[in-house]
Amino acid sequence: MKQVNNTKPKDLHFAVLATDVVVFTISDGELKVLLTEINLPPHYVNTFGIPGGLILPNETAEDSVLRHIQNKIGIKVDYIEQLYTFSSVDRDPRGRVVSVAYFALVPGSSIDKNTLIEKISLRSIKKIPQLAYDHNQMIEKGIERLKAKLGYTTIIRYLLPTKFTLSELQSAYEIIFGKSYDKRNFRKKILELGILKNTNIQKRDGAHRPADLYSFSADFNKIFEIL
Amino acid sequence: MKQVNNTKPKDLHFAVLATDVVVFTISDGELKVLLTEINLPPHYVNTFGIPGGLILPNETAEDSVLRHIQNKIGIKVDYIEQLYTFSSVDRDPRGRVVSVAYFALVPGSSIDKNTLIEKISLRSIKKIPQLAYDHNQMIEKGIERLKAKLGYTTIIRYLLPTKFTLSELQSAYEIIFGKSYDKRNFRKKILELGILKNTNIQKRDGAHRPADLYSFSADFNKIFEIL
DNA sequence: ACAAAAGTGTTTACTGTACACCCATGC
DNA sequence: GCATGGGTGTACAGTAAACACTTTTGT
Repeated sequence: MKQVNNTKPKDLHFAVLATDVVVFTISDGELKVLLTEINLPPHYVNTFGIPGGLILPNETAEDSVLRHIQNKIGIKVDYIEQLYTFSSVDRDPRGRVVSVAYFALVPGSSIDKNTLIEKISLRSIKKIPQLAYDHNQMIEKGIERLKAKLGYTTIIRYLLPTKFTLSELQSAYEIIFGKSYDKRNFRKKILELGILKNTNIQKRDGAHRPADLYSFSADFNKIFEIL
Repeated sequence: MKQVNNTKPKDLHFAVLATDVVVFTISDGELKVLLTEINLPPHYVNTFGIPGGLILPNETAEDSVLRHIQNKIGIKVDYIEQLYTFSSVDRDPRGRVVSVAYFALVPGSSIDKNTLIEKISLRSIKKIPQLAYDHNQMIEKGIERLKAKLGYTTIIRYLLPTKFTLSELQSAYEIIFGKSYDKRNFRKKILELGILKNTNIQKRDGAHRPADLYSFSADFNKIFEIL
């Protein structure tokens, strides 16, 4: 197992560990990913990538990713889960780095365009450029996982504000799955699941009838068929 | 990102990397996991754990896990996928070891009780003892993932011989999900999916009508609702 | 002939889907 | 008063679930 056998222990400490995070949010009617600028000549100049950083000796991978999110993005993530560990020998041109990738969800409203740190931007998943390292793969994995989990959990809640209208909820599903649902059927189904409660507060935002605001009724992420 | 900043590079090579694998198989009407004996005084004496070992400098995590399966178990696995990376600071009493856990599926028939290496045994998932390290957690994660994936893929094929009867297939689902299905409904549904083909070979194994042998009709793991 | 597992259809209940109009508001 | 998005019900189709007997074999 983890016996050091005949190999010298120092030879086994060949890798640096890192974490990277695919942060998803919905804004302007699109599913977006948070990118940072990467400038590491000679390997990467004027390139983009997802945020990340090293794991320190006294940290778990999760500690590390939360620290980097806090330090580099400065936002609070509501949901994070481990995605996949990338260990290709040459994935980092500077040396062996094994990276544990995470995926995180934040409501669109929590990333204010005006207060975003300059080097951080949101990019529609339909227009992701060639990124540094294997970050395109990480985003791919993240999208896959997000779509799969939306089908049997209620994690979409973390892409929405605490109070939201049924149209906003429907729109979130439509944006991510890229198709539209019938309004009446959608409402019937989602309400029958019993996971929403009507806050009895109304949202007025235009020349039309106000919408009821709902919230998810339990903290846990209920697991069953959604759509 | 992966900049080494002010920290001395050697401080960042604090961890040893390892892989561990949860190997599932079905035998004697039960879902079982492959365990090995672990004897590493003073930390673990006469303990069990799942197979695993170190990642070497020129290997990816997947290379490593395949090598350990080959060397320590000596069987060919038909299906393997990455499960989760465990990075608790104190998960190994001897020092910092970060382990990438995998889960693998093998047909019951491929693990012959008589040729099993002495230190390897199959244990029903209902009777897993306290294991070394965080191996109980790994098995938990594996069971969770296995059940989830059976619902929308055809990976159950890797727990069965290439040719199998519909009763064997049904029984495999029943063992894993711990419930029974109606024979007529099961057959109707599974045949309508169009993923099986009748080999027109019959299996005779007792004082009863012979059963048709089926095989999966495509190599890929079709994704949709199964049961 | 009998025990043991294989194989086969129909009816009923439920769930998903298609579809169109009135409501409350701001301007 | 009109444009805008919010809110509501019903009929039909398709899928899931319940249910029992005949077939083929080995001994």
